Amino acid sequence: MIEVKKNYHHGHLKDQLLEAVRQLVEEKGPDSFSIAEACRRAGVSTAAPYKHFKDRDEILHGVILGAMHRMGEAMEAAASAHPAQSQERIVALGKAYIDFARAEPGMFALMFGLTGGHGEDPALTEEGQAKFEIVCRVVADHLSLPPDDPEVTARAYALWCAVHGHAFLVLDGKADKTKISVDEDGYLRLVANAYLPPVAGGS
Amino acid sequence: MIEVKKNYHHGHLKDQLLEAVRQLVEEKGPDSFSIAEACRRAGVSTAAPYKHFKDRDEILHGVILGAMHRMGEAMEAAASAHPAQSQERIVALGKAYIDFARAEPGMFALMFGLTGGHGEDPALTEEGQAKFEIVCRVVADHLSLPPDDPEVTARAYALWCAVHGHAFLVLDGKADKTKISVDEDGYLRLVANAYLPPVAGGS
DNA sequence: TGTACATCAGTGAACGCGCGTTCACTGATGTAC
DNA sequence: TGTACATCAGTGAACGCGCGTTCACTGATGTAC
Repeated sequence: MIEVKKNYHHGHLKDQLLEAVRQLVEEKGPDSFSIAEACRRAGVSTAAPYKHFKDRDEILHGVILGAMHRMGEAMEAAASAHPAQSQERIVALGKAYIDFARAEPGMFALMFGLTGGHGEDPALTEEGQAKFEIVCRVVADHLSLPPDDPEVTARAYALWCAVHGHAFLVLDGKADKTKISVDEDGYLRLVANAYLPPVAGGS
Repeated sequence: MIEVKKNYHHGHLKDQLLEAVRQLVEEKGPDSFSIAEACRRAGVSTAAPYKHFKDRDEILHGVILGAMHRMGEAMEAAASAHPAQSQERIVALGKAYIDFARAEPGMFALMFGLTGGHGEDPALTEEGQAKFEIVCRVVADHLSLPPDDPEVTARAYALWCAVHGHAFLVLDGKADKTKISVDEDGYLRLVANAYLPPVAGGS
């Protein structure tokens, strides 16, 4: 929860505003939050944000950027928790992605939901690319190839798609509605096996 | 383009309204269209829709349902254009899905973008399920197994995710931005091969 | 250490905007006799 | 075939709403002397 400010000078308004928006995105959905409400929640007038941000979009970008950072950290953590070339590492990486989507479905939708909410901010593009590079690095490790080898990027891309698609179907509830109650671990192993068969000598 | 009505009684307002909304979704994006504007475009007062629909949501559902139909038809057509158990059939099915997403990115986002725009309309859920069943049928054909065999649903699901994920990344422009200029046909064949290796005796 | 002042982060009132929805209405259509 | 009337699909004006953004302002902070 957000602590309501007591002083005239708020102190951490910028951060608290981003956090308030993040919360609202989750509570009201990526369609129905408003900056005005975030202000109320931060205990501040609706004019206050403009001391820190150019406009609504700039706030939104900040929030999305934060989410991308969190996601990246989760992915890095998952990758480094397992030995290179192990199937578990691949599975854990995918699981980190999906777990993030489950933990922050609103933000996930904002990041990838095609709502155009983020437009063409180059900082966001770069951040997104960095996520893909994490996957590439792991795959390169797995195959003992350089990260920019086409074989690596092709498989990394396939992996990303598999996990990305699953994340969307899960959040949409499609995965439930289609009566296929998906065994997620099983699915991830299937994917890992399909695109990155166990390496001789690997775990 | 929409023909503006001339008579007091419009005649096909219901259809024209749905079509106008569909157009606006593509033009303005799934976030920024409005029923009011659709009315203007259909040459009708903003009160007119309420003679045909309960509220904004019901209109939206109608539009989404239409898109799902179109998508289903494209998938059916693709599947029946190629012999069973052929890799081309799998690839064509995926391509139909992605082509739809490319042709109607706004509607695709609305259908799957997690914006909660469609809520819990059972008709939509059912339509969505029907799409999955198309995939299942094709996969069942491919493996010569009954459509509800767990092996079938698992692979159909994996296929769906692979294609769904790719569609999203393409529409997001992520596929371009990540410098991996994906060879789509190559990707689809990779997927088909991974999950549904060529059948002995199949083409 | 105390005072003057520039800077900065907040206020709160106001703005215009477009939206979805309602209401009492009216013009056209089609059916019964 | 002609007329009376119920039904239906439109009108257009009005509503309240919440939003993003602006403006002149003011209270607190920190720095220079």
